[in-house]
Formats: sequence, C-alpha cells, structure tokens
Amino acid sequence: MKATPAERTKGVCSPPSIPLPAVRVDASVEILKALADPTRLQMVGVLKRASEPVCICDFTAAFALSQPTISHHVGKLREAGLVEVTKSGIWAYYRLARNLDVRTRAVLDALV
Amino acid sequence: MKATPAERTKGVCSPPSIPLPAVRVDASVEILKALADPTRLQMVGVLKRASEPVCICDFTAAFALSQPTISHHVGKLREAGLVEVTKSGIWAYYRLARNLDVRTRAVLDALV
DNA sequence: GCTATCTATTGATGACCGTCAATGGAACGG
DNA sequence: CCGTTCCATTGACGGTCATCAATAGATAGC
Repeated sequence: MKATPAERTKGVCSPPSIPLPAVRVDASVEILKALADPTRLQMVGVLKRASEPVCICDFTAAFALSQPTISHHVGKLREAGLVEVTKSGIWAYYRLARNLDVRTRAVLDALV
Repeated sequence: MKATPAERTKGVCSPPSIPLPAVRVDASVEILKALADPTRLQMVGVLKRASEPVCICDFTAAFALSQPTISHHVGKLREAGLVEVTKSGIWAYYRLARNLDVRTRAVLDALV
C-alpha cells in the first residue's frame, strides 16, 4: 500500500511550499509573455542598443512582416510596460521604458 | 509628399540593424515561453529553493491542478532543458538542470 | 480641400496552449 | 497474480496568439 524509499508517507511526500507571492508571479509572467516572441525580443534588443528612439518604419523595414503585425507587436510591448512611444508628426518613435524595475532590467541584460 | 522633422528621408528612416543572432533569439524565446506560465514559474521557484529533488506528488498537492496538467507542465520545463528528472521506484523527482547556461541562470535569479 | 504617407484598428484565419477526463504503464505490497 | 499507487500519454475542448488584408485616422505638403 505504501513504499518509503526515504521517509515519505502517503500521497503528499513533503509539505508543499509556494514561496513566490502570486502578484509577483503574475507580473513576471506578463513580462515573460511579452518577451517570448522572436520579433518582440529582437525589437527590445534594437531598442536597448539604440541611442535614440526608433521609428516604427525602421521596424517595418527590418522585420519582413506586414505593417499591422509590426504595430501589433510594439503594442504588446507597450501594454507590458516595456516600451514608451512618442509621436512626432506622422512618425511614432519607440524607446525602452525608462522606469523598468530591477528584475525586468536584469532579464533584459541577460538576454538581449 | 515628405516631411523631415530630423533628417529622415523616404520610407526607411535609419538603416535597420538586427544585432542578435537568430539562433540565440530562438534559444531565448524557448526559455521565455517555458517560463511564461504562472504554474511553471512557481515550479521553477520551488525547485530553485529546494535542497533536494522534488517529487511530482508534491506539485500535485501544491498546485490545485489535475495530475495530467502537472505532468504536462513539468514536461514543458524538461523539453526546455530547465529541469532534470530522476526516477526512483514509483516516484519521479525533479530538480533544476545543473548545466544551465549563464543567461538562463541570470533570468532565474532575477525572477524566481 | 485633395493627395500622399505613416500608423493604428478591425476582422478573419490557422496554429498553438492550458486544462481536464479517461486510459495506459510501471513498480511495489500482499 | 492482484490490487494499489504514482506518473505519463491521449483525446477533446475552449481560449489565446501571430499573421495578414482591408480599412480608418492623423498629419504634412500641394
């Protein structure tokens, strides 16, 4: 009925522990989902290296995707709070958000 | 026909630059997608803090999800190379992979 | 006003994901 | 053997996502 290779008992082996607060997990998941796409990760890489805000038209030229798809991706990044947009005339310029928290910045430094 | 707020010309404003190698982007995206789920991120947090491999039955007890769903999530983590499994008798014990590369470890240190 | 350019939005479509119930497979105890 | 426990797999279902074509909004120059 039971087998104890170490000192395990019934169904639950060791007391379950959930160390991370749910609100923090949700925040991290939102960032991770925003970054978990090749195009968006490349975009963040470009923005992280750019010394000035980058025009959307640069992305449409660089990424072999339709213009609505490009707009969709930068919108996702903006919803996640990763980028900021400033509009000047016809153009829309994007840059990395300047108030990224420490953990998000660490993720970006590690990956892009 | 054209408007030049700075020194932009026609459609393409500045020469496009794709700094990150595609192979590295794909590898990063695989890690990000594996982590971009609340349950899996919590699992990784538990494993990161655990001093010994954790039994699947602990996860089924901790996460209010069906056992197939738990198995599905740890399978995703294993496919991404984030965790390793060692089976002992009836039980399956999971731990963090011991050969995680530097960038992946930095992401885990930042988030979980 | 009219036209051209850049960007965002809408609608549609095909693919993928998270979840569960049901089943299968393996190992242990009697 | 046989029943039990643990884990993985399959099949199905609803939801989300990435993508594009088409359209709309906004701005600048004529």
